[in-house]
Amino acid sequence: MSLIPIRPGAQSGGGRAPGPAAESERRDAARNRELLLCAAREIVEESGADALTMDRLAQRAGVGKGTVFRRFGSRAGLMMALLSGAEAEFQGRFMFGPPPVGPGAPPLERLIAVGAARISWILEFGELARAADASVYNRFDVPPAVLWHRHLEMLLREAGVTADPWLMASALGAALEPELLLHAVGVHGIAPERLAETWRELVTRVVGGG
Amino acid sequence: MSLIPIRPGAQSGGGRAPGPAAESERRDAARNRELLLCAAREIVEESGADALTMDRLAQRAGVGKGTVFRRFGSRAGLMMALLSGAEAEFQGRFMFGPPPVGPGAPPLERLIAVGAARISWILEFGELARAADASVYNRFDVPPAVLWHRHLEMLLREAGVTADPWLMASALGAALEPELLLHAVGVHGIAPERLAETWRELVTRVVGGG
DNA sequence: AATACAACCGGACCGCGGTCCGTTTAGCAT
DNA sequence: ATGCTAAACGGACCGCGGTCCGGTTGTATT
Repeated sequence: MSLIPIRPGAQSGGGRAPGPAAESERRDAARNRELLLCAAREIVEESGADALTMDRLAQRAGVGKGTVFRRFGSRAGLMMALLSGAEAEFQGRFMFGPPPVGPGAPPLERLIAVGAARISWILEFGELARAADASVYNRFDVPPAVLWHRHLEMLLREAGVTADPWLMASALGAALEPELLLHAVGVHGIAPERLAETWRELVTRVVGGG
Repeated sequence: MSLIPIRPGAQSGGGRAPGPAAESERRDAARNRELLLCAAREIVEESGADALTMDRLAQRAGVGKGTVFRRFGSRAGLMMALLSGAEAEFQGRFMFGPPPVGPGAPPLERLIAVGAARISWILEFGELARAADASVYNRFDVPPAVLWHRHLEMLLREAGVTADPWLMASALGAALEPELLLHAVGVHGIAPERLAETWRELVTRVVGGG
C-alpha cells in the first residue's frame, strides 16, 4: 500500500473516496462509477441492501469485480457512496439549516430536535447505514461520523455539560446507532415517536441535571 | 430450521446451547466439545480472537469442520461458549453478590457500581465479547444480553425513572457496548477510570433529573 | 500520427463462515 | 456377542468479501 498518493484525489488504502468523483478521473472510470452506483441502487430497491453482493453488482453493471473494488474499496465503501447524498443533506440541516435543528435555538432544544431528526433519518436509511458500518473504522472514524460526534459534543458543551464531552457524546450517540434503533423498531415493535420521546427525556435529564 | 427441539437440551437454529454440555450427550461428542474449547482457548491466547478460524480450530483439535459447527452452531456461538464462564460469574455478581454491585445498596449506587464493573469486565473479555456479537440476535436477544438489559431496567425503575424503562435501559446499555468501549480505550487512549467516571456522571444525571 | 506510460480493467484466485450428505460409531435391546 | 438405530463425524462444497496480476485503453507529449 503506497503512502504517497499517486495523483491528486487518489487515496491511500487501495480504495477511493466514497463521495463524488475525484477531479481528473479517467472518463471510462467515471462512467463505470455511475454505472455501478446506478446498478447498486436498483438492486437495493428491488431486493434490499443485504442482497447487494459485489459479484452480483459487477455482473449487473457489466464490469469486472476488480473494478467495483477499485472504485469503492470495499462493500462498506460502496454503501457509504450510496448514502453520501442523504448524509450530506442531513449534515446541512444540523449545520446550516433552520432552527431548531440548525443554529439559532437554545442548545437543549437543538439536541432534542437533532436527535429526533437523526432517528427518522435512520429509520429511512438505516439499512444502508448498517451495511456501511462493517468495521470499527467505518463506524467511528469516517468523516461523517466524526462530524456528527463533534456536533453532539459542541451542543453538550453549549448546554453546560461539564463532564468529559467526548465520552458523553459517545454515550449519547450510542443511543442513536442504526443497529439499536432498527432492532427496537423492527424486532420489538417500538413506535418511532417513543424513540424520539425517550431521547428527549434522556438528553433533558443529562443536560438539566447539573 | 426446525421449531421443535429434536431432543431435550437441543436448540433450534442448527446449533447447540453455548453453555455446559446438555444432559445426555454422547461421550465422543462431549470429548470433542472439550477438545475444541481447549484448542480454541489456546489459539486465542496465542494469537488473539481474530485469529480463531473455524478451519484452524478444527485442524488443531483434530476433528472435522462439520463437528465444530455441530457443537457450537457458529463462530459467535463458539465465542459465547468461551465466554460463558466469565459471563456467569459476572451475572452472579450483580444478582447475588455483595453490594454495591449486588442487592442491598440504593439503586443509583448499584447502577454506578454495576456500570463500573461492566466496564472492567469488557476491558478484560471484550475481544471475545465483540467476536460473539456477530449478528443482531447475538447482540440483543441472547439470554445473557436479555438478563443484563432487564437488570438495568429494574435498577432504573427502582431509582424512580418513569420514562419508558426498556428504551432507557437500551440507551444506557448502548454506552457500555464492547465495540464502543474498546474503541475508546484502544484507539483514542481513554483511561478506563474516565469511562467509569463518565458513566457515573451520566447515570446520576439521568436518575437525579426527575 | 506515433509513442510511451500510467491508470484501468477483468476474472482467476484466496481464505473465510457456513451447509450438506454419505459414512462411521456409540449405546441399547436382545 | 450380535444387530439395530439415531447420533455424530468429516470433508467436499458453496457464496461471500477481498486481492492480484497480465492484458488493455485512455491521455499527454512530441
